[in-house]
Amino acid sequence: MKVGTLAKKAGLTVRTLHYYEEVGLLAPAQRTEAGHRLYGAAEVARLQHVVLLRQLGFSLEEIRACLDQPEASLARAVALRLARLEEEIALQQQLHRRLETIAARLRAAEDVSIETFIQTIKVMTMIEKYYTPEQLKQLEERGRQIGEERIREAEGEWKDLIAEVRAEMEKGTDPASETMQRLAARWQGLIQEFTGGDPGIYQSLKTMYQQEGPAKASRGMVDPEVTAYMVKAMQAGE
Amino acid sequence: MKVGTLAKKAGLTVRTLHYYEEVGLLAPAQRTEAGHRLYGAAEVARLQHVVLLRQLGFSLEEIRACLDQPEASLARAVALRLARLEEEIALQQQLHRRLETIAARLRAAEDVSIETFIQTIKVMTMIEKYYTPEQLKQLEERGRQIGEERIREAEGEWKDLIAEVRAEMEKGTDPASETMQRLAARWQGLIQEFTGGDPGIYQSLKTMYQQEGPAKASRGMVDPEVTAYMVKAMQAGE
DNA sequence: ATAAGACCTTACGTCGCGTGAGGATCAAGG
DNA sequence: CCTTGATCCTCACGCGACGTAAGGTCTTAT
Repeated sequence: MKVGTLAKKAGLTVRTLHYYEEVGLLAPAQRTEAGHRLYGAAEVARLQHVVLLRQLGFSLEEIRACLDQPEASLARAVALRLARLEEEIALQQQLHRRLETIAARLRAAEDVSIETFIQTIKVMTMIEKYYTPEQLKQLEERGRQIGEERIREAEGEWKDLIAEVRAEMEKGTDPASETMQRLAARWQGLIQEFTGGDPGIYQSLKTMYQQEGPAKASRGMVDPEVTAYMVKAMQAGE
Repeated sequence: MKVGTLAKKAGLTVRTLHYYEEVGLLAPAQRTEAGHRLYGAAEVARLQHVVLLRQLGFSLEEIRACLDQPEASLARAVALRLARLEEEIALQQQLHRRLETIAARLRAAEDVSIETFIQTIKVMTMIEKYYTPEQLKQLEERGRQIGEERIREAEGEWKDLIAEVRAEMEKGTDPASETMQRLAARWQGLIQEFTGGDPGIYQSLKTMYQQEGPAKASRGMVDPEVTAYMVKAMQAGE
């Protein structure tokens, strides 16, 4: 059997068969005097094995090792490949979460310049530093449950709330006053809605605000003064 | 700022920065008379963008296009990347299912030669031809619920059952006889356990047996004669 | 006999750099 | 001022698994 025939049978190209010979994976049984490659039944079988192993994502090198020493632990090779694949999948899924979040934020933002885009990515990497992968999954799940619309609405509520708090702060209102306690309750309600009541997520959120500062952590929505003032109000309420 | 400094700041190597200049992605603002690269604030910013976009899995070419025409639809680029990623993930997960199945079969088989291994893979590709991806997921899920032990047990039951049916066939027992009806009931019970009662899976299974023939479809456990005899018994029972 | 098709070897391109080789330049100490 | 070590430069090959010519030889059908 000549190369072209074998190539068609195996669904490969002639070049591929040439290459397999080049790397010592599959040599023809013999050659004609003109140098044309001739393959026998054994080669057909071996090629079939190669194709199947390739479909499982093994490298040509690994396949060669596998086929050349039949006593080599196939089970080990499969386990190894499986482990590698699982790592890859985990990476891909992390990337998927990032891209989804970014896409959602892009849909939400009115300004889609490169700057906001880059800003979004920076925020995401910051967030990924403070939440564990499981927490991120949970947050994603909660985001879906709540819906994009409610998220936008909540962002509006935050804006209003912060503005009101700042007004009280500038008026010099006592943090322990009833007005401030009502605002503090709304504040904690919004946080509660975000965390879904999960104490771990609440903790991570707090750590992020402490480490990065309120301005960065809130993406510019709130500044240190207002935050400090609100913390006082919440402490007074305890 | 010189290359080494910039490289350290960005967490890249000097070679990478050289390469980025080579492909027209990031050129230094100027050079010293000795030819040393000098980068300014604008280049630092651009490099930051490049790094971030790389983390999202964009190719250098795509990044260049993105950065060189700021009005280019970032949202579209993200959507495109997301779609590509989802395809990749789907492929990886298919591969993952295959490898898991193979690993399980390898654990179950006493003979772990290349031949059984290859045989397993062939069977898997055949199976994937007849079941939809959702059905495969369902089957995987059922396999986990049932447990490997019960699966091995069931395989033993199949062997016994087939032997008994063959014995009756060779004795010339009437397919409509009560003996055969009891065997048919056991037969259908085992199938039922496998399909989990899903009619779609049952249909796919039937199609596979019709198209591939009983010997191939059952991995050599049953032959056409026994199958035909059993079909008669089941028809007689209706 | 001739034309079309199959075959041969050689070799460069892909992508994102890593890893040298061999030499020029720079900053700091003796 | 000279040396030394760090940093810089360009050039170029390497990777993995082939694709894609280019330019020539062989086989097969008419």
